[in-house]
Amino acid sequence: MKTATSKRDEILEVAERMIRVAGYNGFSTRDIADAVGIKTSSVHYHFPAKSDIGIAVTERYTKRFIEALGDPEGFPKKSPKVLKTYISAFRKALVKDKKLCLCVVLGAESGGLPPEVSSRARTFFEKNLAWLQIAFKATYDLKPADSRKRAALVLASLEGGLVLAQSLGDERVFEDVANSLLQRFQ
Amino acid sequence: MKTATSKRDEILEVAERMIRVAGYNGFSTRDIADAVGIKTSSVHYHFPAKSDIGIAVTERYTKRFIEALGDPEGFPKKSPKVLKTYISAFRKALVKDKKLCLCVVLGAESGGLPPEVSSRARTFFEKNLAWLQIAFKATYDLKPADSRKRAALVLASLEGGLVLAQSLGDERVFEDVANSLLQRFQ
DNA sequence: AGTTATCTACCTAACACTAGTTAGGTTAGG
DNA sequence: CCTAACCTAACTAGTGTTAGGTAGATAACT
Repeated sequence: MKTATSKRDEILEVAERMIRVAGYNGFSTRDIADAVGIKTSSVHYHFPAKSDIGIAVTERYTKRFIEALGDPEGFPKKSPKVLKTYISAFRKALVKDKKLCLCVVLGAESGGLPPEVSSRARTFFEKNLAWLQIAFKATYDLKPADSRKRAALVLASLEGGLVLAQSLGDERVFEDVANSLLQRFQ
Repeated sequence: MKTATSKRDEILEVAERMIRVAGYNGFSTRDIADAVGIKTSSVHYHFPAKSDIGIAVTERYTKRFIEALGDPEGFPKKSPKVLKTYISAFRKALVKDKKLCLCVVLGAESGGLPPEVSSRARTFFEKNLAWLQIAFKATYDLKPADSRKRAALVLASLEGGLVLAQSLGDERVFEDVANSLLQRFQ
């Protein structure tokens, strides 16, 4: 299960986990060093500053997330398959990883982040909105303005649904949100 | 505009603002002391520990928020007035305060909070879901399960909408979310 | 081939600074 | 004179970051 590649990758793995649990200001380079089994100075060998870790983690997360979604235009027309696929990506975060989306966490504390990090979180949202917009336009033949609005609702409610479900300690809240979405846009 | 009451209240005011910008781990007692114009030891005179500030801020915020919503059963039947009122409470946070909801911020970093603080954030969500459920049941005559699902979608999407809009630096994203909600549940 | 240099990935040790917190002192108002 | 609300001053434990060192691999030169 644990494919220990390079120490550099381990740092990113551990950092992502920690940010998704406690936020960017909720962990230290010492925490990472301990978890990875090296010294803080070695962490700084791979990443000169803490913000460089934040940048790398967020870019990696975004790339993975978008790639896992696949082609937004490759879904069956007039079918809820798009939405189900997209919802599953968020469900994975909550149910499998037992964590939030990295970028809601960063987005929520964005005023306390190095600008280079908060801008990377913004990019995550931009790319997700773009993906959804294209996907909705392609499978439901919506006007651009409508697919934009629908994209905003879907992304916002899933991100919010994660926070809610995790804070309440009840995954069913997320499923309620997901079902509401599916009911409205079948 | 600035109604300076007690120093204790000023601390809470400033702390709320700071948490809503940078998160609980994004400010220090020193930051608060400087902003209020006293020394850190005086902050600790009013609040023994930082977590006590977090508790007081969250409880105060929750009380204010719920009270401002008013009676969930006092809305005109079959009218979008309930939803509009609820949306406005969140719009105020974003547009007037230029900040997020205190409790999305806390919810997002809940793994990095003192448990006494994260539990208070959870209470905020519980009370909001309860308010919405009662309101929807009363004004739309929904089954309990349906008003529960609708409440989850509304709260989740508005909290998420705030995070999105603020991260993207575009209030229209929030309005897109709000309009999508109003369109679906008129 | 054997020596020498360079590079990688770690280390020890320290830095200056900030964190939250506490003990004990001062001062002003009732 | 008591109490509330502040203060000075300090403490310990962490924060991110840096300088400089070392063992081992790789490459280069003679």
